Amino acid sequence: MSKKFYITTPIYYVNARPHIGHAYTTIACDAVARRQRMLGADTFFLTGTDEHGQKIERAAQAAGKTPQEFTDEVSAQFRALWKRMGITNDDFIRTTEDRHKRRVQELFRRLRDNGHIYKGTYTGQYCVFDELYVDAVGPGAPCPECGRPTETVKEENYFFKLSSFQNRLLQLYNERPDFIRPETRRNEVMSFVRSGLRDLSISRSTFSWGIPVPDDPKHVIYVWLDALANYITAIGYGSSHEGAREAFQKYWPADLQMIGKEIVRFHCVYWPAFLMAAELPVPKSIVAHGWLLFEESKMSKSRGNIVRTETILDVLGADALRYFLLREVVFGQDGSFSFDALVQRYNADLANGLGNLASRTLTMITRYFRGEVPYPSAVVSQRAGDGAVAESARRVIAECSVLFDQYQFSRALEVAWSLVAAVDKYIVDNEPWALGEKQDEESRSRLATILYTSAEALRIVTALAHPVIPDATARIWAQLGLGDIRKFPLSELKWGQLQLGAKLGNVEPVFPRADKSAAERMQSMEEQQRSGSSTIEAQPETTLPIAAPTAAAVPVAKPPASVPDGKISIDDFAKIELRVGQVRTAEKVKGADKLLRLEVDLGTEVRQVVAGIAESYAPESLIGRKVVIVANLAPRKLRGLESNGMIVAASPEGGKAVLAGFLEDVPVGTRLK
RNA sequence: CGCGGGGUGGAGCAGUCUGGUAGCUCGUUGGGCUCAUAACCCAAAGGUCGGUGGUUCAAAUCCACCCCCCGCAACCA
Repeated sequence: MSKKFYITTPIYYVNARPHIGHAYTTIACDAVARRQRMLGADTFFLTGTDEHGQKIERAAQAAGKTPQEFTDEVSAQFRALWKRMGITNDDFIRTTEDRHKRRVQELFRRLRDNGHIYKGTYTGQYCVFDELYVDAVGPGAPCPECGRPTETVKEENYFFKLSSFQNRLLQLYNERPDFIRPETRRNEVMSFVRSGLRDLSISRSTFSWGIPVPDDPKHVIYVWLDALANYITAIGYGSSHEGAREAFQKYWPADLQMIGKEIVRFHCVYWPAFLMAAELPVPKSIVAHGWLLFEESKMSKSRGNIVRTETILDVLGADALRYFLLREVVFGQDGSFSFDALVQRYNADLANGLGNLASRTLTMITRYFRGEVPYPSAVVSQRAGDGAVAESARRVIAECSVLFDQYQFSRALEVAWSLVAAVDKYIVDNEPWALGEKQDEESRSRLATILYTSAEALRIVTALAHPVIPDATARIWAQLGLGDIRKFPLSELKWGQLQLGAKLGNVEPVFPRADKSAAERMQSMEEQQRSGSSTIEAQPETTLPIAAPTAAAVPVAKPPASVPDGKISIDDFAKIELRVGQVRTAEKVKGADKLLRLEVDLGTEVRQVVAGIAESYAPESLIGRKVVIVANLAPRKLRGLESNGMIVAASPEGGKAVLAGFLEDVPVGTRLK
């Protein structure tokens, strides 16, 4: 009777096209799922897309599509990418599917019937981007999580009695230290919960793109309740079908729910509380990984440094990306991605390491033994080195398994690859090519032993690496004459199982070496993508100025007939009132490092403007200077002072701001157009 | 006392939870080998593990204090 293993990725929010961060989580889960299958567990691997909420509604609108069209499109991109990357998910759930909607409503009813939901009124600030109510900020204040402006809302809402779960949650964290990993995340969560939990608003009535609350269709269910529920609805919770209910009984609770560190609170506080309220078991383990940084800085759309995975797949293939992410990044911590590092890792470990070992070993077997796995011969021709390889292989199997089961992928791979290095050394030490020339009995038998030992070690690395680099290992496996690697029971892996006399398959390189231009090629492919078109990019968050070195320069929009991707029409531009102003007074804002308070003469009036240029300009140097002002910007309080406009400056990444100005003299108040 | 992440040979990083010869990749220098994908092997140079103090037989690792760097936020309209 086999063990079951249920593993989930987060479901990805479809406001963005898939990028390498999504791929990272999914790849890690896929590696775990593949390993579990090889170990014989009845494995169920779930991923999917999260498609409701105001943000999606607005993004769809901006793209000129219905929410359904919009989400269909993006969800399909995720699905296609996973397919291309060889992700072996058993199901792909969309929160817009009927099965999910019905079952979420069932969950809502259950929470209500169990007395955990009440109706109340909420007035306050809401961040659309984070789908989060924001406490302790006034109207118009930015969201403390993401810095975007919040909106004031007053709603009659359904509330979930989260506050009543504080003690049970703390008890859970205490009794099961492995519930949240790594430990730093657990500590964060515990201190958050200890500081007190407020009831959670779990419905919205200000928009309609969501799952209606049962018996009160004016409200839709809060996206996080909707989204988190996918982990149980996908496997049949709340279904009336017999089979679905059985699947749910069998697979729930999940064995591993992998998430990014930014959604720890939702998964480690709200989610278990919802489950407790529904009288369902909580997952066995929630593991949070870190973020992928791109060459030091956090990937974000506004920086324009998102890396798509397609580029990497095109140039180096899925195995290269999978291996790189799991080997290079210490799981749980932030890691950095760069094309240079990717190519280097690929060449060092995959092409020169495993690939070359397979090539040299199999080539010699082909040449000296007509492509049949040789019989290691009797004790007479044994040397100490042979046993040492076998011994380190045994150690590697044991250590690698332990590390992998602790999700320490990078160390597990490091250990596995130590065997590659050991065999390379073994081969050089034993010079099989020298024996290949000789025909005497002893040389033949010695040669057979060396090549058998090498091939057997190769087989072991290949089996261990298969969950991470499935394609290449399947090919090496076939080249070793072993058939289908997916049928190999990994739990029984041990030294000495290589089939003697087996006929090798066609021997060919599995990881062709990447030349130096590969990194540059990928880089420029990405840059083309960025400047090129995309149907998804026309969203509220990306209509913010793209942070390029030319930042606040006047956008020079060609008057477009249609308005594609990221461009604005002349009418849009006309909405921005740029005027020449002259600085009358300038002084540092007390208590602020970066702010100057300026009084600027616009010809018709003198405005107070607060500008973040104190690090670039001394106040006295600005007096009398002519500057460009965005004159019709909504007022905003900065450090207690009202700012009525924005000074236009070029703001190089990491450098100091440089004010826009004119070489010729221009009258104060002149409009720029 | 704002939150978080860091400081380990030239570069990039692991190791820190659980103390025990400081490890990996790249780079540099010299050598070897020719089975293999310009690959592989050996050797060498290169480290005050940010600092100080403490605990300990023993500290990169545990404790205390301090310094520095990077995000984010406060303060980029």
